[in-house]
Amino acid sequence: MSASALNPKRKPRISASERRRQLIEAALPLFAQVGFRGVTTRQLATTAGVSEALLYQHFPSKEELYSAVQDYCCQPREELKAVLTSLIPSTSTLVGLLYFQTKMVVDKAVMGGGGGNQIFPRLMMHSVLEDGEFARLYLQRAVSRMAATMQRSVAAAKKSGDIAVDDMSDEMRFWFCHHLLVTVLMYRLTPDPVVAYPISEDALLMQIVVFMLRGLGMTDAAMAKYCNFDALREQSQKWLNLIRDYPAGSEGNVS
Amino acid sequence: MSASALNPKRKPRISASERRRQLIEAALPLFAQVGFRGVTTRQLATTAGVSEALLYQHFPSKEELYSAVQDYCCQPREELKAVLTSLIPSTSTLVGLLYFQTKMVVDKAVMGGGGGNQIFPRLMMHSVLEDGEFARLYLQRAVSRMAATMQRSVAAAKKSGDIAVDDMSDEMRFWFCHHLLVTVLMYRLTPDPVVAYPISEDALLMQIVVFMLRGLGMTDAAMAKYCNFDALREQSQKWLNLIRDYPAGSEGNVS
DNA sequence: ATTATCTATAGATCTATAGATAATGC
DNA sequence: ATTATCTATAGATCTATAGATAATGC
Repeated sequence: MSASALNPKRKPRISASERRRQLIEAALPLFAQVGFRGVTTRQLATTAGVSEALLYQHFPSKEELYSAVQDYCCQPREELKAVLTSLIPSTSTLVGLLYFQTKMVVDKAVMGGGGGNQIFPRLMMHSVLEDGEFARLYLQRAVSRMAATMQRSVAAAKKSGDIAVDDMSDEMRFWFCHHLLVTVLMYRLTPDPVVAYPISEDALLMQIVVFMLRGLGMTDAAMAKYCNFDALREQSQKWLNLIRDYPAGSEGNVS
Repeated sequence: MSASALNPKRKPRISASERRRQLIEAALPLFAQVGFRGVTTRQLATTAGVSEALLYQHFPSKEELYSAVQDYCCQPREELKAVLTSLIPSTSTLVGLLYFQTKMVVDKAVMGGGGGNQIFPRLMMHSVLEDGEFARLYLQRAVSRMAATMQRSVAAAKKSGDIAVDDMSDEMRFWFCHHLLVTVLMYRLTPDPVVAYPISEDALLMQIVVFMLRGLGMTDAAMAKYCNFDALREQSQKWLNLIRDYPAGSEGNVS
């Protein structure tokens, strides 16, 4: 047993930067759940296991803590980069990426949130209802690399004739797919989903992918060739493992 | 000059039901803007031009007022029904409806909000961040008729061969189009848009429609035939006028 | 000596109510 | 006589700080 367990008055004393990070990580799910105004400084302190006074030692105000939390969430995710840069732009990659993203959404496993509690999308929505500052920054930091990778694959698919139409920029194509997924995610954020789809989650996943590929202008022939959902599921799982096993390197840069 | 203008202490006295409606309508934009916790009862009272005490005469608590506001927003809109029921299911109607909805979104003129302040989508988002109760109800009441009409037109388009694929229910097709539009709307709710699209609003409108039609499985031939954007713009404006000129009949049923 | 932490509390709101007053309708 | 409305305020939070105390590192 540790000293603090024997003497309940003895509180763990840690360095300022470590405590700061701890406060941010404790605050993150609270702000995500109920927004800035929904949490009290008391709750923030209690959840972090410290006094309110200590909170104000590290952040001059509740708003500053909120900003710090948002900042913290905008750190680019290296593990995703590792997977994304290893991909060769192609029709197959395009289908794989869309499947992967859709699966993450349907499984409510959007990365970085810390396990199914949907922290990132919730923070995004709160931001959109405020000034959108965080939403813009987050899309730039966390989504832009995914966007670039997908756009390269769309270009490759066009070159190989798998996408036959060319009346839309690759960037817009990415956004339309992204937008569709955002609402699917959003509508499933509540205890009861906002929309009760008349199909299974598996069918939902597949139909979203089909709809997106058609929207992108993929030919029927290419879809028949690349929409092998068994293979897609397998590859998707492989990527997930790669991301999960990524060496959890430099995670200490809380500014 | 009225008596109340001469004597500033003399307040206008109106019937309970009228006052109740007035309080709800005053509260609506406030709750939409900053959510339940973002408004104080003082603000609610001041905005409505009454004392806080009077507020509590009509609603036992702030939460009850919030619920009443949400209820009020769920009244089905008769003027939309009038237009929708007059439409004959067809490929042309399908394209027209999608164009119309997309135009409303791009123009930030989503109906029922009272002029560009985006009240409904904001209430929806707040609800999704809470329990989603209102979001579900609103979709049922306000969107389901649009959904049904669109689904009938999708069925007609399939019958006439303009939509060649049949691997997706008409309901899911509607939802995917809807979802895409929801995010476009959401990302443009902030003072600065969340995503800065690299194209004009007009091009955005057209490309969204094209993406949705392709996603639905519309043939290239049908798209060439029905995607006449000049004609679509004109028809869309005609519908808008119909809705605007709809006799503002029974608008008194605040429960 | 310095740094991390706490207890206690000030001061500002915020929700909700008690009790008084003025207008309306019969 | 009834109904609509207000002023004033209680009681509960909520943010933030002052000032004290205990642990750490030199």
